[in-house]
Amino acid sequence: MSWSGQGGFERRGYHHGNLREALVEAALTLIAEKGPAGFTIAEAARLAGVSPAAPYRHFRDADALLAEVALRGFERFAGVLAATWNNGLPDPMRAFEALGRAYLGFARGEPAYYAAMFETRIAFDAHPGLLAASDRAFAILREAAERLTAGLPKDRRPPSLMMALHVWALSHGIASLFVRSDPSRRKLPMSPEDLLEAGVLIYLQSLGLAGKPASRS
Amino acid sequence: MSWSGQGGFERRGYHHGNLREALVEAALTLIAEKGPAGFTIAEAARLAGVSPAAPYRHFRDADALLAEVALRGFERFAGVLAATWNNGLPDPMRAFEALGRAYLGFARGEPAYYAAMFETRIAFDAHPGLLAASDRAFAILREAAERLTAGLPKDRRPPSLMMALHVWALSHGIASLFVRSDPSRRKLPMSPEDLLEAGVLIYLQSLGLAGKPASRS
DNA sequence: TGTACATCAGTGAACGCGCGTTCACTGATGTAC
DNA sequence: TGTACATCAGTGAACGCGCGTTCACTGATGTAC
Repeated sequence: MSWSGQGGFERRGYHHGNLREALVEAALTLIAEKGPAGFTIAEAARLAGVSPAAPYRHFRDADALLAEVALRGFERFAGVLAATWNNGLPDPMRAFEALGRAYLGFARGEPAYYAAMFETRIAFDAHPGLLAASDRAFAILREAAERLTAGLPKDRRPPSLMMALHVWALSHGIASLFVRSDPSRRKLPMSPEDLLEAGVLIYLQSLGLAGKPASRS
Repeated sequence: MSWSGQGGFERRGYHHGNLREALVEAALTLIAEKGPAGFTIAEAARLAGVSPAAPYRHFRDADALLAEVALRGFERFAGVLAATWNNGLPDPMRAFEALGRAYLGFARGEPAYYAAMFETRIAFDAHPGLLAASDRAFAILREAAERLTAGLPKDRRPPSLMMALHVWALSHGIASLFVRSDPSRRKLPMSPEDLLEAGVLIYLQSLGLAGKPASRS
């Protein structure tokens, strides 16, 4: 949990003064507890210490609040990925692998954001900022793929868009199946992080971008 | 849509005669419409043409009905995968690629089952059959991986469990991001099927199991 | 510095709704003899 | 073949609940002059 917090506030007067923020944080708490579906405006209001009508001054309905959470999630996500990629330092290969770990780390550490971003039926076209924000996150993956392949001769250079999509899908698949799902579902013989790293290494090696993957047994 | 249907029935007498089945199908309809969260026992009863108390003769609560749907989904899924794999015929490589297409085909063609299986917070340990059924589906992937690698010399043979996990995660990731999600989210430059096939080819080539992946541009 | 006023954020009571769940019941079906 | 009875699946009315949403309102804040 790293979102900064309202925790220290007391309601003071008639006006909350920070209700929009408080509602977003209440939503995060509720989503973390019961998933994006089992979250209601009424309960968020209660959590923020405010009457059930108050949220309507800030959000048209529950979907709008959810979309705001998802939007911030994508921005945060993009921030984490960008910081991790760190412009390809110390070297693109290491930085690329770190991206995978950062992806899973986000899914694990910010489950509420992750759920609002990916486990929701928010219509992206009804909340225009969302698409752009998710593009910004994806663009980092894409940029990393581009840089990774820059050294290859042109005729052996795979499309960076395709690479980025593969890595994104594999990361999301592992996050969804093994990080986000309840632990009774499936036991893994290795950590999700190791599983992802091994998969990415095998994939990159095929493209001529990595040494032999460690032979795991 | 392929589940066979109740469609022709009329309620006849006091007893429905087939309520359990009718409720499962009602659940599928509702899940397809509004997702696994926006589905209620009351509405399923209404759809089945029965009083709201009737379902309780067959299911303890909504979760139990959802679990039944997921269970049947996994069985159906395992059936589809097994038929597609077809014991590795005509040859393991082709059959393996067909598995990927079958995976995405299921996610696309049976969205309600897929959602009940993977987009739900059913506790697997509360419904014991579920874990076994999902294991049966996964076992086919694993068996396929095992057979694919059987020809490799022992010291270059990758663990089939890891392979199966990678392919499963990639398939699920693509299904979840590009098949199941609403189309406004992201435009793909190729079909999900092609994306998956390319990814799997690249991956397998790295393990010495496939020829050069077609160089896509 | 003071006053009048506009704006705005939050109130609280109220509404209609659909849900989950229970209960005593009733109609149909099957079976023992 | 007929009858009595047990079992079972579905009824329908009722309950309490929490939700989303509305409304006229009120208290606080900011600003023009």
